[in-house]
Amino acid sequence: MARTGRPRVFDKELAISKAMVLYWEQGFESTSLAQLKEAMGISSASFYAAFGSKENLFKEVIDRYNTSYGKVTDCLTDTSIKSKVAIEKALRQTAKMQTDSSHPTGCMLVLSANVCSEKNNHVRDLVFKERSLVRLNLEECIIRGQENGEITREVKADVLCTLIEAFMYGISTQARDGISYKSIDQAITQIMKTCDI
Amino acid sequence: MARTGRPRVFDKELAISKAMVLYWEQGFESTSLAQLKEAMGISSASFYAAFGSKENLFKEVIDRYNTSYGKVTDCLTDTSIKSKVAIEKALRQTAKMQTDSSHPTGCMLVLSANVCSEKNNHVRDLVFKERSLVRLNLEECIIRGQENGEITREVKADVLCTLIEAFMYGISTQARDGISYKSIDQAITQIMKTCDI
DNA sequence: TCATTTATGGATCGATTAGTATATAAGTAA
DNA sequence: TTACTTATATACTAATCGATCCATAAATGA
Repeated sequence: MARTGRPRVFDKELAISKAMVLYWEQGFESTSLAQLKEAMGISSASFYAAFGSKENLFKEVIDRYNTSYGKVTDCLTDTSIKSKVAIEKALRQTAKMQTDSSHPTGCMLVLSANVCSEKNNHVRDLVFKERSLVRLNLEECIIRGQENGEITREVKADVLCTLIEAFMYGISTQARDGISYKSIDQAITQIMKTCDI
Repeated sequence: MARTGRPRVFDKELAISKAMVLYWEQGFESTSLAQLKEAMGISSASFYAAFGSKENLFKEVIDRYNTSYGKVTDCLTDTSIKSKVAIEKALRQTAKMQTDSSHPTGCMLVLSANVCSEKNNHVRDLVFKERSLVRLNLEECIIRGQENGEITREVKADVLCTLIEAFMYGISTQARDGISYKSIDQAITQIMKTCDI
C-alpha cells in the first residue's frame, strides 16, 4: 500500500549524502542549518518535516557513514580470514579511504564531534559509541589472532589494541594535515611487525 | 617608567589560563565569548581591550600551551640525549599529560581547531602549523638516531616519523575516550620496538 | 590642577543560530 | 466529491553570536 500525502520532491538519500559531506568536513556544531539546507536544496519546513532536527539528521548521517565509507574496518569481524590479515587490511583500507580527496579527509567518527560545547555532549557520545564498537571488533580480532598463534602472546590484547587504535585514529589528523597515503601505507607495513614481537 | 592609564583589575595571565581550558575542552568555534567572559570574570569591553578578538586570544592561548603542557615534546630537540630516549620520553610524557584529569584530556593542538567551518580555516592553519613544527622536530630526531645507528636505517625517516606521529596524534582521541594511561604507556613500550626492526 | 592614557560598566549592534507557524499544494482513500 | 495525510513555500520567532559604542573611573605626567 502506497503511503498517502503529498510526495517529497527532493531525494532524501541524496540529501543525507550532501549532509554527510558537510558534517564530515566541518564537524557537527560548526555546520549550520543554512549550509545544510543550501547543500540539500530544501527549505526549513522540508528539513524539519524530513529529519526532525539537526541532531537527528546527524544520526542518519552516522548510519550512512557506517554503511559506506566506514566499512573499511568491517573486515575485523571477518573470521574467514586470518587476524593479522584482517588488521592489516583494515589499516590499509582506512589509510586509502581517509586520504582520498573525493570526499573530506580523515574519519568522520573521529573528527566530526570529538570536541564540542557542553550542551552537545550527548552528540559526542554518539560518535564515541561508534568508535567503541570498532575498538571492540579490533580487540576481539587480536584475541583470535593470539589464540591462533598468529599474534604474539607476549603482549596483552588490550595493549596491542591500544597501539593499533591510536595509530588508526592518528591517521585522521594526518590525512587532514596532508600526509600522503604512500607514507602512511609504508608506516602500516612497519607497524604490523609489532604484532610479532 | 610605569605605563599610564587605569590599571587592569583582572589578572591577564590567569585569564589566558582560564581561556585555555575552555578552548582545549570545547574547541575554538564551540567556545563562545559568553563562556570566555564568564570564566575570566570580565566584561566585553575589558575582553576586547585586553585581547582584541576571540581569535587573537586563541593565539595567546596557543603560546601559553606551547610553553606549558605542550613542552612534553620539547625533548625531541634535546641533542644531549639519545634519539630513541628522546622519542620514548616524548611519547610517555605526552601520554601522561594527555590523560591527566586535572585539565582537559588529549592535545589541544590536535583537538581544538582541527575541524571547523570554512570561515575559520585560517584558525585551523594556526594549529596545523604548530603540529608541523612538532613533526619536524620528530623527523630530525629520527634522522639523528639513524645517523648514530640507534634507529634502523631499513626504514626511511619520513615513514618512521609518520608511524610515531600517527600514534601520538591518536592518543588525543583515546584520552578523550577514557583509555587509561597505563594501557597507552604499555603500548608505547611495544611501539618503541619498531624503531629497531 | 589638569591633560593624557588606559580600563571598566553597561547598553547595544547587526548578523546568525536552530527551529516554528500558517496557509496551501499534492498526493491517496473512501 | 470529500476527507485525510504529508510536503512545501514563506514568513517569522526568540536566543545567541562576536563585536562595538560611550560615558566614566583610575592611573600617570606635566
